[in-house]
Amino acid sequence: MQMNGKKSEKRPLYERIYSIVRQIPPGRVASYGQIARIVGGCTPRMVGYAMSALRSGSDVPWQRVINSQGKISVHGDGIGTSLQRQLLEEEGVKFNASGRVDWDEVGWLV
DNA sequence: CGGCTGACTCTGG
DNA sequence: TCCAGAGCCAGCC
Repeated sequence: MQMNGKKSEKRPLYERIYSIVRQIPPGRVASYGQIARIVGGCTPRMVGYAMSALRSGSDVPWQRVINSQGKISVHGDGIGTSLQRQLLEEEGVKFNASGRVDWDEVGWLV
């Protein structure tokens, strides 16, 4: 496979971010900063903006992407937030009383 | 081509 | 531990 090149940079930054999120295994979560670091050359905000452009119906598990605090950010009316938390719990992700998750349990690449 | 929007992170108090 | 302000860039109309 001629995939180990850097042709990824040929794709839009957004699509590149989606590729990273798709690599997140079930029961695991990653932070925006982590994704941005992996993509390289992009800021955590770019990741968040890319997620907002996704919405539901995408092949990207945006639900596994949370902020560095281990919490879920509030989007739009907050409906997506509740959905995200529910989806993560369905995968086995546990939330703290403060609504945070333990990176030691569900941290991706940890 | 110009302007607007947006799901973050960091630091200080 | 919680709150507030500032910095940042790409995509879309």
